[in-house]
Amino acid sequence: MHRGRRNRGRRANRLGKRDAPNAAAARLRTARCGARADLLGDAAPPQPSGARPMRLTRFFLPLLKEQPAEAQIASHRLMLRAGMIRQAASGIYTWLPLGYRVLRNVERIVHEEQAAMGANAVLMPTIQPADLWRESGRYDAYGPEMLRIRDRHDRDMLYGPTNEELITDVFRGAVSSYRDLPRILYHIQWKFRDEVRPRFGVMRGREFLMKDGYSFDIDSAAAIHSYNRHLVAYLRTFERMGLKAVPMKADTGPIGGDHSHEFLILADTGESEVFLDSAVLDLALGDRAIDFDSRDGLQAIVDQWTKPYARTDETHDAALFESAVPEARRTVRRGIEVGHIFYFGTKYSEPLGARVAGPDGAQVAVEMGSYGIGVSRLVGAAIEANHDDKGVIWPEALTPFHAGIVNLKQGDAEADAACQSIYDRLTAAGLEPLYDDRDERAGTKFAAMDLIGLPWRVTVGPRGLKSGVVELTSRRTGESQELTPEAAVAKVAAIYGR
RNA sequence: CGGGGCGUAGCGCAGUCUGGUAGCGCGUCGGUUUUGGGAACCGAAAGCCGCAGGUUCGAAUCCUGCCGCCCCGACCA
Repeated sequence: MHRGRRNRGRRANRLGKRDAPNAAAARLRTARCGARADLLGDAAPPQPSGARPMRLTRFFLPLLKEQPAEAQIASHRLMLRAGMIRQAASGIYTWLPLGYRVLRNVERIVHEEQAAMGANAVLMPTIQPADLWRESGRYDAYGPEMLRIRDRHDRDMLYGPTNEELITDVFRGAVSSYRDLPRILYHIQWKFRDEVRPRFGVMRGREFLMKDGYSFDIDSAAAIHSYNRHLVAYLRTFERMGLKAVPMKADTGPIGGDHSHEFLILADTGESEVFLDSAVLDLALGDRAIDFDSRDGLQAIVDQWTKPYARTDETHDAALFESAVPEARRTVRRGIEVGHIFYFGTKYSEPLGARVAGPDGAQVAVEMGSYGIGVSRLVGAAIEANHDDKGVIWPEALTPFHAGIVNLKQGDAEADAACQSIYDRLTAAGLEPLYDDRDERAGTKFAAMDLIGLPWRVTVGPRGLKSGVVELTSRRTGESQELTPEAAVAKVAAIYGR
């Protein structure tokens, strides 16, 4: 636990440094986010910087003071209490504004890292024709987890639990030569699996948002390079989110080989027991430059991360664990699976006839892999790994707002003006503050901020303003410092590399 | 799918055993006093008591059926 905390702190620093020189990318991200918020009709007017600040008096944030009866684990409880989600049916949720902002952050980071690794974003439909699944043989194999639908013409349809068939269909119709390889296609789309017993809120819902990607290569060596691209891209993705996700050897089933890994975030409420060499927890990519086109370079990183023992109970080998890991580093914890990568060869390309002509003119089935990230699940997992008894503690990369501004005396001319000024300056810096401008007591505002977990809070009151200072408080450590309003803004901007 | 539990105001719950027309706390609204960590007092609004049928003079309460939600297990991730 203590180690985890320290690591998170160090990682936040590293990421801050890495982001700083990357101002162009940061602006691009902000701009894209802003443009999208416009379409989605957020209340605040667009700012020149593209940032979307918010006043609490205009924000739909239904907080619950009491514990919802149906929620058992911290993330589910806190997501309901913090007004992030609301259940529509068992395992199906509406994402309210606060939760939706976090979900969008997760999505954004996934998109950016997929692009950096060379994947192409697409968007496949949620509803799929059953015939495609009959072709792969999975229509009958999938069982009652698959939601089957019939349209008005009595055609069998289904709400997709995954997309291998569709993507292979797209691919086989468009690609016929080895010259068109490799390709990596992915999308982020809602899936539905009719779980017998949904639970733990978005951690195990029936409807869930998932990034699933598919690689197409001419031979096994090329396919393993694609696999390695994903493994490293996933390391970057989770690290950027401020999360410690460990790749663990996964079961490859009948296909065999070493090329399947699950990424697990360590948390006491995790669904799997995990066994690992604590050395893997000290690894970090940091701001290392990565050439995704270098086979040897990627393989070296993959080796470094997959060499230490790390397995779930499914693949755990007690004898090997004891012989390979020094006793002091043997760690047994629980983990939440947030990613899964899999090289499966010609399992789908063969039956679906996805073939290309090789250099020698012979038709060969393409070598494929599939790669998933549980986008909506990550929101819950991030909370499981980052909360205390007062509420959520967002990593900077995922937080729905960069900082909260608490006006301790709403209506006081000086306090109001100081808050407005801080709000404007943070916004001008490209950040998105949440200003609690409600006419509420201090305690109520503090409790709300603690619950929703913004990592930084600027507290403004007449008492401090008399001596020209406001208070900047870290949600994670609880440490406060008194600064001039200008210095507080500068400090928050620096934390976010702005 | 097997076992268990629960549906009563926005949230958390009592009332059901023993039938007599609905209550508490929080929240909400109005007022007064407060105001640097979920304030105090006064007043108010808000319920097809999950749905349908039955028994009864009378049903939140008893009976039958259905629906929904939660927990344990199996499953899945």
